Amino acid sequence: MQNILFDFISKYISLTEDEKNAILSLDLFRSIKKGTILLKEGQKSKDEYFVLKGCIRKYYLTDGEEKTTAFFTEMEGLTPHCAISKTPSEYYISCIEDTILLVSNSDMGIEINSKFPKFELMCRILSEELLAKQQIDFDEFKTSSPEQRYLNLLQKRPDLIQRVPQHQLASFLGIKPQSLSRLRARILEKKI
Amino acid sequence: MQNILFDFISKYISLTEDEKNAILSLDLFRSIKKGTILLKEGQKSKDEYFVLKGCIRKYYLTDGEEKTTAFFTEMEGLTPHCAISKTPSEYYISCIEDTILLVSNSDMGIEINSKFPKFELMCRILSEELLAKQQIDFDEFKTSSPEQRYLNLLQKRPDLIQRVPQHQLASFLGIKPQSLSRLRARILEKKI
DNA sequence: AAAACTCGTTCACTTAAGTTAAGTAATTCA
DNA sequence: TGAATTACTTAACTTAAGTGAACGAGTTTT
Repeated sequence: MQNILFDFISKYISLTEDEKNAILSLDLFRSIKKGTILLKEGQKSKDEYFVLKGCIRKYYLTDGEEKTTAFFTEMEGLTPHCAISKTPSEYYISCIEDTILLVSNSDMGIEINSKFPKFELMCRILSEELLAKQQIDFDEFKTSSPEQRYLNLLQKRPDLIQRVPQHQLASFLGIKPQSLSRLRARILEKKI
Repeated sequence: MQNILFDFISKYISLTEDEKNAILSLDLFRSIKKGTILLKEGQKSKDEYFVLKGCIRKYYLTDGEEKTTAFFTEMEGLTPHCAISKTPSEYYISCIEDTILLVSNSDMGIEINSKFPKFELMCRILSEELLAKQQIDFDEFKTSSPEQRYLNLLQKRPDLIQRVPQHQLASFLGIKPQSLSRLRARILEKKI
């Protein structure tokens, strides 16, 4: 598991053995059971998550209805808004599979960044990359129809469609579960 | 104009006179005329933009149709995807008003970041903040209807609705100009 | 000044998503 | 194992967005 992490980091910066040990000594690895809720609406948490294996899901609960807006799988990180703004969380985060996470918090972030300035660099690059990727995703979402979004997802993240419940996928695509069912039926009909 | 910049920076880090002079010596300020295209599809530019005054717009051109996905106004920055990924740009950026910009490029970024490590910190904080904000925006977009999005924009960015042409606003809201017209008429009718 | 163009709106029509309800399959739980 | 719950699909109906066309107001071009 540790190797997976260091392989990932090595894409951005090179670490000495000392630095690797410093990271390991922080003891960030967590095994989480499917269904566990990591963050609830209203909570003030400083925790940040990085998925090594499994899948976590971000969702809002409005009028008793869950609205899933994001999934994070292998090698994807999530810094909840509440950890940055220090306000209560507006959303929930839960594990939809048994998951292995890195859980760090902003205080540790500050500590390790001041000890190892390299980290600051990696964090900047990572969040700039993520920001750019996110903007592309947002652009694609805005400029396409639900059907196009589904077909696009089928191309880019076929795994998600397999591992995630349909009703959670639906709100991720910005539609209702019934519409997703219908849309899938429509696509199948076209193919025949 | 310089004071506006330093006031903004002072929210994140404190600068010495030397550092301020180093920034000014880079000569980043640009006055751009309304209608100027800063970046075209297919171009490989390393330029990044920060709006001091005015408004710039990001849009895709598909099948001869412009699809506007973002506006950037005072104190908002845009690092085009092509500047990070070093691939040709998929979109256009143009000024929709006479605009004063800071234009920097990634090479300068590397130079200044290595001279002043403080900058690395500010850039990380800025892009993390922006990422979190962007995620909230994306979530809101996903979980709301075109009408709700319009009403939401009316609350949060009433200036945009004034300063931006309707047909550009429409694609920003993920709909066609005709639908925006109809939607506005519908809202007015409800109020009466 | 007339012609051409752009922009916003409206209309009629088509298509697809939202809503409500019902039914079936699959999973969880007692 | 049987009951309860949850997940997914289908259907009928409603509502809203997409489409193509037309119009007038305001600009720009020639």
